[in-house]
Formats: sequence, structure tokens, C-alpha cells
Amino acid sequence: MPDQEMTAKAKRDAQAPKPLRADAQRNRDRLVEVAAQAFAADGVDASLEEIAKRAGVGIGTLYRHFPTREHLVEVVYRREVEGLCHAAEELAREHAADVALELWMQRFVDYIATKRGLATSLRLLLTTNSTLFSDTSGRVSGAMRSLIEAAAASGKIRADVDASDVMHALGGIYSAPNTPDWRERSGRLVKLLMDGLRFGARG
Amino acid sequence: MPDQEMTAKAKRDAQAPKPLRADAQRNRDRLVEVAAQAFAADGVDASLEEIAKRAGVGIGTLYRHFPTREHLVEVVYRREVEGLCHAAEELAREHAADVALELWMQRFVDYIATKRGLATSLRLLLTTNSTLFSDTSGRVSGAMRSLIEAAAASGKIRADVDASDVMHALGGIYSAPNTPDWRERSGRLVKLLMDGLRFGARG
DNA sequence: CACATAAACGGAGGTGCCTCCGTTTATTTA
DNA sequence: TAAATAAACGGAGGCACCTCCGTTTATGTG
Repeated sequence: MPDQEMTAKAKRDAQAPKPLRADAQRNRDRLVEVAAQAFAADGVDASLEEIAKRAGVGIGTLYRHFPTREHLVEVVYRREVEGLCHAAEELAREHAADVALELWMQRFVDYIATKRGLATSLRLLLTTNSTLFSDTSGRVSGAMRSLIEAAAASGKIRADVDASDVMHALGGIYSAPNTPDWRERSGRLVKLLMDGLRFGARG
Repeated sequence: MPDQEMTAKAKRDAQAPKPLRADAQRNRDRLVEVAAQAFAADGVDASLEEIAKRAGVGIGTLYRHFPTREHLVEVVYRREVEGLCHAAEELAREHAADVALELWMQRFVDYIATKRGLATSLRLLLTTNSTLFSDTSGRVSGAMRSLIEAAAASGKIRADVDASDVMHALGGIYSAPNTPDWRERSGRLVKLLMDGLRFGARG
């Protein structure tokens, strides 16, 4: 067995378990996409068969990729977090620092909504997969931190607050039960908070 | 409406929600009994339809009494705890204090085994029903405490230990994974512990 | 390009879940 | 004891889960 070949294979095995076949990758992505919509619309108990059907694959394919419902939930949730963090970078690039922060916080509200929706299933995951929570909450608060620091540095918002203060202020969003007007209330909370942050800013 | 009647009904409503009809009570008891066996034998995922069948009732009856699997699990678990505590009293009555303690600890091993078996489902319950854990662990440690105090008072075991020391010593039982010889190991642990407790006793 | 083959697909089928409602029965009242 | 009725029963039916395996397909090789 040639050395080069051996090394390449060994490296693959070590970290990236599988270079998925093209069609498999397509189907997998499709499934996650559809599942995200389904969970958002119908809650975590959305029918897996329905998800498979809407993704245009057989139920067997779904189960091969995600052996349990929780696996699928986890992937969807991580994707949500990924999207949220990515949005932070994008908004920062395309808007003034304070606007970026505000838009991002609005999106954060959506994220919380998802999180609430998935909560029951996540609770199970959290007992099993204890890195999930620390991973994601670290990433999210990191994203927020950089938006706030940028906004403060640019003088668009006051400089005497820090990310954890703002996170704390957003805490109110968690606590509100699922009233139908929850989204609007949260939107107003974000605006209010932004007013406070802008008040007395340098620029 | 006569006063007496009113009072009787009010009292009932206040604490004992339902004086179950005789047949209903019988069926309910039967179900719990069978479920306990089934969970012990097949784990928490035992088929509910099978349980209903073995209890000689329709599946509808099972669901009327226990709207979710977790309800049933909880009742079975509480019954387990009840049995364990009751055994403590009985053993104390029928054996010398040190023997009672030893026999009870052997039975405690069985209880832990059940608890492990039900663990997955219990975890869900514990997030919902937060009194469950405090209720039961209080009752169990109370039972142990009285056995130990009685044994110490009678001079059958040394007096310089207390219940929480022993509980701590038994902690090892929790940690062992589900190896096939877990039961024997735990049995030996109990014996060993008893030897230690008897050593240097007064009587 | 044709072939080999490992990888992925998909859905039939068997099982369990749970609701719904017509039937049966324990208990109360006269 | 007989009739009235509230309570409980039970299982058919419909839906979702998940496994298993015969079929299809992407990809590497000559």
C-alpha cells in the first residue's frame, strides 16, 4: 500500500468522516432546509414522512442521514445559529454600525422564537450532548459582542455599555410566554433598547 | 342543597380529586402492576398496547388513566419508592437492626437498577415535574436514616457514622455502567460496607 | 466510453401510538 | 328490586415511526 494513499485516507478518517457523494449531499441539504421550515411551521413534532416527501426523497433516505428526530433537530438548530452569526457579519458589512446592530437584534428575535419552538426536543439533546449549548451560546454572544463593539467604536451608540448588558436587556424576550403579540412586543423592545443605546452617542 | 352534602363534596374536591369507581380502581392498579413488570423487563419503551393487553383492559382504558407514557412511568416510579420505604419499616420490625439495614441496602440496589432503566424517561419528567425528584429522594434517604440510627442505637453497628456517610459510600453503585455483573458487584459493595459498619460495634 | 462497484435511494410493511365513540356496568334513587 | 344515569370500558381506525432490502446511480478505472 503506497504511503501517499495511506496518509490521505488516514487524514480523512481523522476529522472529516465522509466526503459525501454528490447526490447524497444534495439530498441532505434539501432535507435540512425543508425540516427547518417544517419545524418552524408545525413545531418539533412535524411528521418526518411529510418532510421526506416535501424534500423529494424517500423516508429511508431521511433516516439514513438522521437516525433519530433529535439528530435532525440538532442540525437544524445549529444551522439556525450559523445563519444568525453569518447575518451579523453581512449586516456589519452592508450597514452603518448602529443599523446593523438593530437589524441583527430583530433577527435575534426570530432566532429566539425558533429556539422556543424546539425547546422540548432541545432539552433532551442538552442532557445528552452537553457541548451543544455552550457551542451555540458562545457563538451567538460573540456575534453580538462584535456588533456592539463596532457600533460603539464608530460612535453611533454610546460607549458605556457592553455586550453582556445588552444581552441582559434582551433577556426580557425569553421570558414572555407565547402570546400572539409576542413578536411585536419584542420588536418594540429592540427599538426601545436601540433608542437608549443611541442616546448620548458621540456621532 | 343540604350543607352536609356540600361540605363532603368540597372536601373531596380539595384534596382527593376522584373517588374512583370500584372497577376503575381495580383496572388502574392492575395496569400499574403490569407496567412495572414490563418496564423492568423491556425498558421504558415497552409497548403500551402490550401492557394494556396483559392487564386485561383495552388500550383506551390505559390512556384514560395515563394520558402519556410519562404519566405511567411516574406512577410506577413513585410506587417503587413507596415499596422501598415500606420495606424499610417491615424489615426493621422483623429483623435485628443490622440485618434489616443490610437487607434493605440489597433492595436499594434493585431500586437503583430500576431508576437507571427509567432514566431516559425520568429525565423528561424532571424538567417538567420538579417536585418528583425532591419528593422521592427525601423519602428514600429518610428511610435509610432511620434504619441506620436504629442499628447504631442498638449497638449492632458502630455509632460514629451517619446516614449521609453511608449514602455517600453507596454512591459507587450509581457510577458503575450497565455491565452484566453490575448486580453482583453492588451486592459485594453492600456486604463490604456492612462489615465496615459492624467492625468495632458495641454489641 | 463502457464497465464495475460501492454508495445511496426509496417505499412497502409491520408495529405502536392515540383518539373517538358506541357499548357496558357500577352505583344511586325511588 | 328495578330503572336511570354517570362513569368507565375497549377496540377499530388512521396516522406516524422506522427497518429492511431490492433497485438505482455516481464515481473511479481500463
